[in-house]
Amino acid sequence: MPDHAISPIRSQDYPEWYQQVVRAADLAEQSPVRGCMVIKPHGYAIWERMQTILDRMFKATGHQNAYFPLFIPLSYLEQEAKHVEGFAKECAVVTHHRLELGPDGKLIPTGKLEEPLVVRPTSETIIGAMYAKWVQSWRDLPVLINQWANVVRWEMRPRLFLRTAEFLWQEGHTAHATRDEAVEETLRMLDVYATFAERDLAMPVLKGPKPSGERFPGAVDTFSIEAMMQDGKALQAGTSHFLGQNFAQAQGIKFSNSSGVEEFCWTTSWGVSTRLIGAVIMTHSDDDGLCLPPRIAPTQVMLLPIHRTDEERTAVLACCRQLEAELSNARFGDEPIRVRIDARDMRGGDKVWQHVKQGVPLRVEIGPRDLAAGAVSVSRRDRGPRERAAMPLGQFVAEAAGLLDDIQRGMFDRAKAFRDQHSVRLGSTAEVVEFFERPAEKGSPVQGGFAHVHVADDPAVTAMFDPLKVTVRCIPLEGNDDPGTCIVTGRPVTGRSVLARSY
RNA sequence: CGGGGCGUGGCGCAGUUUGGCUAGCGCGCUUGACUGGGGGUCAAGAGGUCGCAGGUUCAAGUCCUGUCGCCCCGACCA
Repeated sequence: MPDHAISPIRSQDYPEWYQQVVRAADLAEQSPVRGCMVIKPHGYAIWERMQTILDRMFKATGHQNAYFPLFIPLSYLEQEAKHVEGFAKECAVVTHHRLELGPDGKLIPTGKLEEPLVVRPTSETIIGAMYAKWVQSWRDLPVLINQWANVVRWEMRPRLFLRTAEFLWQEGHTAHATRDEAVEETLRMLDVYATFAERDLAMPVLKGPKPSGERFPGAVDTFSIEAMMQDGKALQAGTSHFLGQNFAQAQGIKFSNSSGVEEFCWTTSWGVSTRLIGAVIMTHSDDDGLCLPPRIAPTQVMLLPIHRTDEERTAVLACCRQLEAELSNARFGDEPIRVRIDARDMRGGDKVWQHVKQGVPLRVEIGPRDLAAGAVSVSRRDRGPRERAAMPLGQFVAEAAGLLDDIQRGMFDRAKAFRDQHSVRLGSTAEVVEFFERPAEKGSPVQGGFAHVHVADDPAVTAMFDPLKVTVRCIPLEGNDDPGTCIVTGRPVTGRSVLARSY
């Protein structure tokens, strides 16, 4: 057998490695529908974990869930001028509402709609239209609503989880009485995303505003969290937009303030998507496949019974069930430990490797020898696939949560160290060119990384780095009290921006 | 949408240049035996009409036209 479960390995062909990891872990696959993927049970279970945690965080910050239509009248998208520019293309449009049987047995669309309906690429306009009706008084504010939904963006080059024509996400939409309150909300949700990414996904992120060229169409300010993938590229993992009064003015979201004077609301929107699954894959997985942070792993401990005879099977399974019960009573991250017994009748080696490739944090083998010794054999996903440590059964139960915590921390630390190792501070355009053009070192998929550089928010900067396919990802909010002069325009800037290639 | 490549059992491929009998191979799958903390061994099976549509021909996986989809590069990516 090859040295690694995944072929090619990361350093050979990173994009192909990614696809093979997705496949080996049985997360998703292409559907017969152009650009649309099928999220398979294991992939969906990961999304459900993300939903559960995020939903709890949204509720804790005062938000409620609601649901708005999939279809948006074409005229709604025309309301906000900048929004129109950004969304004019890449939308799916419904023009008919009926199918009739043609003479050749084919179905023909008929019943042309008076106004075409656009399948939502995002919901600012339809939600804003409702907010305009709901908000009348300052007493109606703030409106704090989140929607879990699917959206469609007719992307030309889809990639599983990273960019598909249809994807799942959540979109929060809020309306406030004051600018400060809306800005505060924008940053609060950015923090929620950053906390979720770092604590639950074990994925270090930089958070900060995007340059004007990368803003959401119609936004006054767009903030993002940016993570570094194992090939050194940046992935925008979440965005939070301060929309100012742009949408409120376009859609008439108005209220009477406490002095009886009519004012426009200040609105925000923020979202993360199933793209986060792609982010987790590219942050943590190795040449043996998926590696899941315990907090989002659908199964944290997989029990693997080993037996030959029926008597052994009975005894081993009984032990597994008891262990399952005891572990389920233990807690990790405020929840019962998620444990499963894999009692399928198949070859042991295949079974073990399947769980390696699926990223299960802890594998526990229990056989007659362990039974006799009152022990279990424990393997960690963050160690070599063949490593096993014997441990007294009682000790394992007591320490399981600690082991999961250790894996979770270790994954974050490793990802952070990787990002730091591939982050540099540069002081000239020549240095930037050299950094991004330097070929990858042997055995590494990394070309470039994050360059922290003084640049102004200016088209000249964009043009300068365009040939390198490098863009300004964001201007980090934290640890960035470092004024200087733009290396392209010579203008003074208050801090460094992060330059990187991105997904 | 522009340039390039590709579509043959579940997966990976050969066959297409020079059309010709029942379309092959590896892996996987099923069954049995041997095994048994091993991505095991051996044997016997099942499974495809060659992306789709049309055309040329006595004959098409193989030639022609169209179309759909996938991959890479570019543009796009809220």
